[in-house]
Amino acid sequence: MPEGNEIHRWAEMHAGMFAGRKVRVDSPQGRFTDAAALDGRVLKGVRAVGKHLGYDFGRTGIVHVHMGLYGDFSEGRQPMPEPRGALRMRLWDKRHWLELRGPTDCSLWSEEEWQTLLARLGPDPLNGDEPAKMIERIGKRRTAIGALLMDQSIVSGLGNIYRAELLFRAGVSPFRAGAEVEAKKLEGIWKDACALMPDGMVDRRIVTTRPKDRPHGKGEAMDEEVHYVYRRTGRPCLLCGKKVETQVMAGRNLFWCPGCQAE
DNA sequence: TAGAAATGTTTAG
DNA sequence: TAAACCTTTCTAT
Repeated sequence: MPEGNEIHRWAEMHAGMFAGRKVRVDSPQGRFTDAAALDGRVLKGVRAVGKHLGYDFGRTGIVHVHMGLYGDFSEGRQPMPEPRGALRMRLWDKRHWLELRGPTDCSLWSEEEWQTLLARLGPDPLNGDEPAKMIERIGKRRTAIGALLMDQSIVSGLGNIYRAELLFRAGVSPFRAGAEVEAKKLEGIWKDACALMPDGMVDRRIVTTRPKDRPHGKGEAMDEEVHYVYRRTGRPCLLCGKKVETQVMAGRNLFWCPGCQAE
């Protein structure tokens, strides 16, 4: 499900619910084998970098959570619902509960392991980082910019929706080599990400269209167009009317407008 | 009921 | 480059 914006949102929300509190932890599904070691301990805080979350239990360690494609949280006020489906981890206290399903990873890490993770990630637009390293790394590569934006060691937190939509908004073809994209353009893409990502969600969907570009005025279709190109294959571009195209790049479906993003 | 797809990453070949 | 892995949800038969 998530790209970096939702990861950071979860970190803030879960810290608000549980930071500084003694929490209960279990794993109804049984696959999070370190749950018992954390049960009854104090959650000190929740970290977020790129698409990674870290639930900090101090000397006991850090629960590293990576959502992969399908991972999802649900949370709420007590009473906690009965376990349903494949429930990897639950965390709760007297007031709140949260459930984690389907993550690629949910395991207890040391501080050292967390630092190793930080070392291999590129700058994160949601962590107040500077774009210099991203621009430098992209400038050295012949690889297509559409693939480079998905590489977490170049820039962290972007996923398939943001790669398509940021490139569209910048008017850059995803097929252009990294080295052929001007540094000014890259800086603009970074700034756009910093502006878009913090409050990029409506109804659990990422929204990247500017209000003036959304068709409106008639009935239900209002506000339906939340993306310019993502998953709009064969439909007319909201700006130029040409048909949106799709092709697999970096193992994922890439979407672009051949008019607005000419090579 | 089966199958495909989904905002992702790692490992193998 | 391809396959494997995690799980739910929506569509087609």
